[in-house]
Amino acid sequence: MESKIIVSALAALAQESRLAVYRLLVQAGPDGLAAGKISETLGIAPSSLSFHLKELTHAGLVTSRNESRFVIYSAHYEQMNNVLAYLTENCCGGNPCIPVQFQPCEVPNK
Amino acid sequence: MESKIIVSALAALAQESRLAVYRLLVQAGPDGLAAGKISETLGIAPSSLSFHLKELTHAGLVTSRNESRFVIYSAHYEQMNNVLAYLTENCCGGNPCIPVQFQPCEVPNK
DNA sequence: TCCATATTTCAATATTAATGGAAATATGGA
DNA sequence: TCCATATTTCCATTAATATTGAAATATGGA
Repeated sequence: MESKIIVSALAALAQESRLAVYRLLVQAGPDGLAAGKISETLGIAPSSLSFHLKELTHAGLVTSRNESRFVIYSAHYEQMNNVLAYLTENCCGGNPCIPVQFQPCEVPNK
Repeated sequence: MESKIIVSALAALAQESRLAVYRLLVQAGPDGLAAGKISETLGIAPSSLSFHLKELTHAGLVTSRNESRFVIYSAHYEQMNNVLAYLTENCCGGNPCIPVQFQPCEVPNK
């Protein structure tokens, strides 16, 4: 059931706080941001943010890495591309006519 | 609050039945499909489908038109483009570097 | 080691959403 | 007009999600 993970990704973004977090991480790029910095920037309580970051992570939209005492979160573009591909799949009877892509600026289209 | 309508669009898609409906309408293209045909194709009870179609309509993702006794639903691509634009906004500090677009095949990129 | 910082987990509450059957509404054909 | 078809509305039940404070866990510096 591929649709399950797609639904979870869409559900993860379908919430004010998480949408703001995701956009912030898209803007931050591959360097990412520490959880505390996100909490501070967006004014979301740490425990609440932790819950939302887990949702985004489980949906595959963000990844995290440990750096000293910090946990750095960053956007995971591949998953967004999976979502877009799923939405456009079989458009016009199977011939994908609209290449929709979502990539970090640091990795321009080749 | 632009985020409100974006969240509602994402929430509309973040549900198995509605995601299936939306994809079916993307595949159907501008001609669209009657509510009954959607119900039959996807095996969703009419009352349930009506509820979901309303959600998709309120989110701006689909539109409907009356044709005789039928109500024909079709995907409204502009709203999907709004969602994609919102997600990529300010990526890399304000310079949109990734033109992401979602269009019906009948209206190719010019 | 001990403490401050960073983040997550837990628990309780409140809100919102999904479902299908029955009834209501609307349209077109006999 | 009357009936069959097409869709929506209403209702009741069931389930899932968001929130915050307090406690737990983990890491690094003094």
